[in-house]
Order: sequence, then structure tokens, then C-alpha cells
Amino acid sequence: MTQQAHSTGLTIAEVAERTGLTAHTLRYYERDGLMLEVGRNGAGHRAYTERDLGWITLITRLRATGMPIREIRRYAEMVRSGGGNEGARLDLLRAHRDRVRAQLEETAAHLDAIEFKVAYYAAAVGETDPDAELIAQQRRDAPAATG
Amino acid sequence: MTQQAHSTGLTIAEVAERTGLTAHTLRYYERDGLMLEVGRNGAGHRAYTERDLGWITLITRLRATGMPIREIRRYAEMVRSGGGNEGARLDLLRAHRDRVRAQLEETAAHLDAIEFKVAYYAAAVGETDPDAELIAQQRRDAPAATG
DNA sequence: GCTTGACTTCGAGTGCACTCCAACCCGGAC
DNA sequence: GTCCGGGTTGGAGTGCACTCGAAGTCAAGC
Repeated sequence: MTQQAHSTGLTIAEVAERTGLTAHTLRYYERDGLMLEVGRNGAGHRAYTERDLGWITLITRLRATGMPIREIRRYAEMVRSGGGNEGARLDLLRAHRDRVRAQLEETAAHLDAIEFKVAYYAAAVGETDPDAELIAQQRRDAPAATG
Repeated sequence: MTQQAHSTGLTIAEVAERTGLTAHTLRYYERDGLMLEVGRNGAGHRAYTERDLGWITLITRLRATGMPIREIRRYAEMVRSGGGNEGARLDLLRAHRDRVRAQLEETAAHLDAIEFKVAYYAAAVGETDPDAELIAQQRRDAPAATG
């Protein structure tokens, strides 16, 4: 087979290609309850829809921002169970959003310290760091004297 | 012992308290080659210096931004081996900085999509999201119709 | 001098998220 | 009609970063 399932949906290889996930991971997500009822074609092969693609994009974002598998599963269960629990979904997403906001700020602070360290070493090596002007002011910790 | 090691340095419990790491993790980091020769007191107990504290702060930042243990070990080895390899340290730090910058942008993009989703559900539930004005414009993916 | 509690080492165990394997099936090309 | 590529399942294995347990040491308090 080369890819005949187009009228019925995308193959797992095509979805892997488009999402950047492996076929292994796509099957694992489904087994673990993260997906929304993926259909099968006549041969028993998975036939993904555009809606599935959108869902995979969403859960990939949630994973990439640190949401654990089991929480994505909880969310998927709510979506699969149909309407009526939008409030609960909203609570879950808001909690995650807050965590991501905090994580973003923390990472920005760490990045600042790392930039400072880079500028220190660039100066030590006698090289002018191309980004030196971005980090002109002093930072408190990550003391350069420690390595 | 309650804490007599002050003239000779900080105990592992004190360092755990100040850094937010556990004593287990501090020992693990040392065993795994992430530390810079932590001294011992008469009883064979670890006696951390202020320099050690600064170093722990740094490696905590590196870990929190996703640097793997084995790369921190490489960096620690360079620092332990003394001067002369500042160029290599700089390369390592710059590579990490670039990854963190990319990661920060990616996370910001994901956060945008999640904010949009939250606004969608807030509207669906009939609640006005307090942050709705922050995300007024349309976003492409994470289609609300998918859950 | 015995208990107590914080430390020590070494090694094993845990949780998470994949990642891979073996055995099998199916449809199309030769 | 057989071969091949790409799918299927269930279950086992991997890598990472801790995390814990067992057995022992040491110094201070009673």
C-alpha cells in the first residue's frame, strides 16, 4: 500500500510526518486515552481526520508546555464525554495557563542569568559578545567567579 | 549534631533548605560529577562554601532550562580542570542559551494558543474571562471546535 | 556508656514518557 | 501465488533524573 486511504482519512505515517510525532507515539497516545476515538479503514488501519490533526496539535502544545500525560488524559476524557463539563475543562486549562505563565517568567529570569554568564566568558576570552549590549546591567547571582 | 560546622561551612541540610533541592539530590549531583570538590569536616560530613552555593544556583538554572545532567557534568569537568578552556565553556553556554531562547519563543507561542482556548471556553460557559482583552486577535490553530 | 539524630556510602527502586520488539494481517505489484 | 511494505496488537525495554533504603559512623546529651 502506498497511500490509498485519503477519502477515508490520513494514515498514521502521514500524521507522524505532519505532526512531528512518531507512529509509535501516536499509538501510545491512543492506547493511553489521550485521543478522541480514532477511526479505522477497511483494513483495520487508523484513518485520522482533520479534527484529529487539530486535537493532536493541541495536546502537543500541552505536552510541550509540561502538562503530564495523565492530565491530558483527564482533559480528553472530558471532551470525549461530550458537552456539559465546559466549566471543568476551563478550570483545567486556566490552571495550566497559569503554570505556563509562571514557567515562562522563570525561564526568562534563568535566561537573563545565562546571558550574563555568556557575556562574562566572552569578556574573559577577549571576544566581544555580539549580544553584550542586551545585557548591560548587573545581575545578582550566577556569580562569574564560580565558573 | 545540630549545626556546628559553621566555621567550616554549611551542612547538607542547610544547603538543601537554601537551594530547594533535597539532600538526596545534592549527594546525587556530587556522585554524578556535577559539583566542584565539596569539602568535608572532621566527621566526614560535607561542608559547603558560599562558592558551592553559587555553583548550585547556576546548575539549578541550567537544569531548570532543560540542560541534561551529562552536559552539566561536561561543564563541571571543564571548570574543575582549571583555566585554559574558557573558549569551550563559552561554546557550551552559548549553545544552551540559544536553545533556551528558542524554547522561550516556542513556549510563548503555545501559551498564546492556550490563552485563546481559555477565552473560547470562558465565552462558551458564558463567563467573561478577565484576560479576554489580552488575546483579542484570532489565532490559527488549536481550533476550539476540537475540544 | 548508651541513645539519638544527622550525617555517611552504596546500591536498588521509582515514575515518566516514550520506544521498541515479536508476531501477525492485508492489499497491491510482479 | 508469493513477496513486500506498511500497517495492527500486546507487552517488554530504555533513558533520564531523581528518590529511597540499609547499614554504618560520629558527636552531643542524659
